[in-house]
Amino acid sequence: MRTNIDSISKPALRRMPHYLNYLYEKKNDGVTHISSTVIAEELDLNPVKVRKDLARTGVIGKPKTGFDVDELILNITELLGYNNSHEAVLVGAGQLGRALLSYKGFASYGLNIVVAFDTDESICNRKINGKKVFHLSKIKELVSRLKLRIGVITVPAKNAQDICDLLIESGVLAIWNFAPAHLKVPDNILVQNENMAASLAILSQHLKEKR
Amino acid sequence: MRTNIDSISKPALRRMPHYLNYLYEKKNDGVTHISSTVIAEELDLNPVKVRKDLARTGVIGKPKTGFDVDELILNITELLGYNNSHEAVLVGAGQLGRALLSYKGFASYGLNIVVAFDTDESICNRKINGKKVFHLSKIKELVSRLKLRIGVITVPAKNAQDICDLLIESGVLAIWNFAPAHLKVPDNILVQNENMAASLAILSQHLKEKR
DNA sequence: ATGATATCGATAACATATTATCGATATCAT
DNA sequence: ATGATATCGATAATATGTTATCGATATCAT
Repeated sequence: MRTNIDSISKPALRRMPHYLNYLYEKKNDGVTHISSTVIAEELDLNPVKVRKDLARTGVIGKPKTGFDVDELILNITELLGYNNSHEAVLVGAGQLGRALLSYKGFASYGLNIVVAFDTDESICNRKINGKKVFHLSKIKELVSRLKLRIGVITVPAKNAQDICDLLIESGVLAIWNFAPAHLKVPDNILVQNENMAASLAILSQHLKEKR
Repeated sequence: MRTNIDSISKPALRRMPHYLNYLYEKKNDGVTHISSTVIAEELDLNPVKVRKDLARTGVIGKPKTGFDVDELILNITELLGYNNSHEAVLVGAGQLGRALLSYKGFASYGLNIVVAFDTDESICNRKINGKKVFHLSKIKELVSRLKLRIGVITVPAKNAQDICDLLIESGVLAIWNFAPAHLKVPDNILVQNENMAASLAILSQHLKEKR
């Protein structure tokens, strides 16, 4: 793992959207300045951790007053790349795929799924939430022409690797994988697994401990 | 954090479903024994880490032969609680909620969403994938009667906290939260956030580094 | 003005998770 | 049988992430 001077740890990065949500709420309530102590308390985090995370955004806080809310929002948004929107392709327009296609919320996260693919003819050539579903055979041509860099996989596990390979061939650099399968990819490609089974494992463990 | 003798670290726990998937694949290919080295290589993990994780399942491997695949599958399944199925309630039968209701895969993870709630009258009293959708007003009565312990939240962020409180009042002990909101809960309740924004943050960061 | 206090940012201590090392053992080939 | 090798399990070293401590500073009340 390359240790970049500018790199931020994954845990910290994952916390950023939390902060952002929270800050938007606060801004909505008319709050203009907020201290790490308060944030920590309300988000169940350690205040020092919050300060470290916020320091990473480049915003500097003032003793006794805290951090400027607007400034934090601005910088975190920038840090997370929510400004420069990424266009993405989705493969697998089943239940989950359609749900993701229909979700309007991604826009504010800088993600814009612009096109989808499926092998099922009965789904193809329709529009879902304004996004057209094409037959899988067209994927390479379209994705490379549109220069899409993010691929979302919502196909059954057994097809996931093939789709993954196809996406990479088409020029995709980062893959958001919802299939319960391990994907083999070259070093320069990132796979982010949306790991529902893993989350369930933790839930289940908790219940086991309660009993 | 209580350090139980029997406790397993969260990262390790999250890897377990991965192993399980992988082992099922291998079993399907007719493999009966497998070494930590091979697993590590194919799943891009460190072999020592794999050994540690597998040790945690209670299975003991044999030098030169590796671990018994069936035994691993059995023990991991047990560890993850996939045998004793948990019944769950879902609140918010929008796009995402319906997708989760329709997903057959949860059964094999020991999760069974048995009932759903929504405030939208036009959705209520219908069945989705055999699961009935009731009006939210019925939630307390039904959930406590059915003794459901897991709640799945798929409502808009602004309603999430209220729903969360309702679920806890109804006896739910663990919450799987898909809403982009921070939920305040008592100490004994677990919230597992399915954090799409966080995943996107990591994707986006990767693309930024590529540029 | 002055002192009390909330808060910051930096550094140090600690905890947890990952990776490296190494002796022991089961299998295989000779 | 014997030696070579793959693999295990245990322990040690390292890396990463979190939490505690502390001096410095801006604001507020007197």
